[in-house]
Amino acid sequence: MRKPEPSSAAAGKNNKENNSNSKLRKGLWSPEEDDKLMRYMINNGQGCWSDVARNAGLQRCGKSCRLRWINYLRPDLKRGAFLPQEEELIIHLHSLLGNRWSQIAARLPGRTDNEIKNFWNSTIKKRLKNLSSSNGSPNTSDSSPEAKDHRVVAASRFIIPGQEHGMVPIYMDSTSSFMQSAVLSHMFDPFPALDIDQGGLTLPGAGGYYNANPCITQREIGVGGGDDCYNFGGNGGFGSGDVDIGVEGEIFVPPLESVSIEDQNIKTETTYGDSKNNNIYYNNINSILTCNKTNKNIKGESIIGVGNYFDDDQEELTMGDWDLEDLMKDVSSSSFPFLDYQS
DNA sequence: AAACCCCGCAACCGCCTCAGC
DNA sequence: GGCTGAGGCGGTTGCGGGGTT
Repeated sequence: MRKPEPSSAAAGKNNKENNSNSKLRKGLWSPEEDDKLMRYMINNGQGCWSDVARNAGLQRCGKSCRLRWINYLRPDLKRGAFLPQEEELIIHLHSLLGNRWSQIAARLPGRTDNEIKNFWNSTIKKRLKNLSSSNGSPNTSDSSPEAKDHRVVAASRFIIPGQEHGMVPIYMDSTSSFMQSAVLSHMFDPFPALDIDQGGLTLPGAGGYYNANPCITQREIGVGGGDDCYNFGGNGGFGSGDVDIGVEGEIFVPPLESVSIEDQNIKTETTYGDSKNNNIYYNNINSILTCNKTNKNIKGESIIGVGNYFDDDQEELTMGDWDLEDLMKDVSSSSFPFLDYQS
């Protein structure tokens, strides 16, 4: 937050818009300004933002008005804390898209890129940082908050092939591939319902129908209507395939590991984990990754964050090579079928 | 109660892209 | 093709409030 500057705001060095008008306000928006902008937008709709600023009687630059509208005043904005399902989706999308906050926000109705970016940089980043610090002790205590989240613990135990005998140092950086690797392991969680501190535990079975969070009771949180549920689609126009996370937090998610390693006929030389369970866990992850590899639409960093090593053709791909639309198409159909990214 | 610390988040900054001229 | 203005985006800043000492 910035201190409001009633007048003669110090314009940014290269901000021509600001330089052109020394009386432009900066800093926090007053309720009166919010009201002016809101009224103008409701009556006139969005046009040229500098015109909006001028015609609404706001001594703000157009960019500032745009930001205020998009991040705060927009009527369809969803306020409040992120739901676990939203968090899952953010992590998933970030693992695919990186710091493309606007792209991520576009797939989370009612959330802004700024909000998601802040959420990532504060909450999720911190969580991953914690897991990295707890990484030093192989026998992670299950009493710690992080340990209660088995997915985080799993990520913290992730072993880089060839370094199976030592823990991997995690350097926290929002753009680091290892962070993405960590969340990838989260995202490909083959046992999504095994949250120890969540009441619900319904293993997905073939359908992947799990009780994610039985505590969701916010009636007012729906985007698309007045249902007693959290509505990702519905009237909100987010997509044709509505997904309702009802009062019992139910969400339909097909199992990611629907294709077996054998089916894919993929050789893996990677050794994951240091226990029987971990081997199962990481083999599942590996199978998912390699399965994705077979779909050429999915091109991404290796889960281990040291490149893209696949046994068949040793392709090395980078984020920039992704065909985003194809990618999201694939994501919507495979991982989150309730999301229609075509819209 | 006061001082200090930490963290969330609103808002700004700087850069990029694109359209119009 | 170059210039300019507007919109959009990701990164960064720093205020304010809550928690801790």
